[in-house]
Amino acid sequence: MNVFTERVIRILQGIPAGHVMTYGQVAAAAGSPRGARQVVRILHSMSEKYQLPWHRVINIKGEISLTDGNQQELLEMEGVHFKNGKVDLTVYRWFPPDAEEG
DNA sequence: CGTCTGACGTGGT
DNA sequence: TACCACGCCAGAC
Repeated sequence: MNVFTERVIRILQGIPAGHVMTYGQVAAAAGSPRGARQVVRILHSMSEKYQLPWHRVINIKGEISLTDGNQQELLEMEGVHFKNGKVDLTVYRWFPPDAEEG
């Protein structure tokens, strides 16, 4: 397990219901500003194992790339409202504290 | 080792 | 604002 991976997991677990983060934002917060793709990989691999809130991670445009699941539905029932298929990141984006302890 | 891929992000038009 | 091309990085074959 890499430090980056552990940090990503911690950060994801720190996203409260009703908020979202972007892939790049999570990566940057974990120490790899260009690691958005790695965050994707982690979600693919670890989301079930570590029970990560994968549905609270979206792209920087506020859109959901998945059409395969009910990500939008999950967010909406947490209180994240969609406008024209997009989330207003200026409202719902979550900024993790500097240190996610755990 | 080389090539292709992907739940992304940024800059130019 | 919408669309295209490129860069990025690790994993799979």
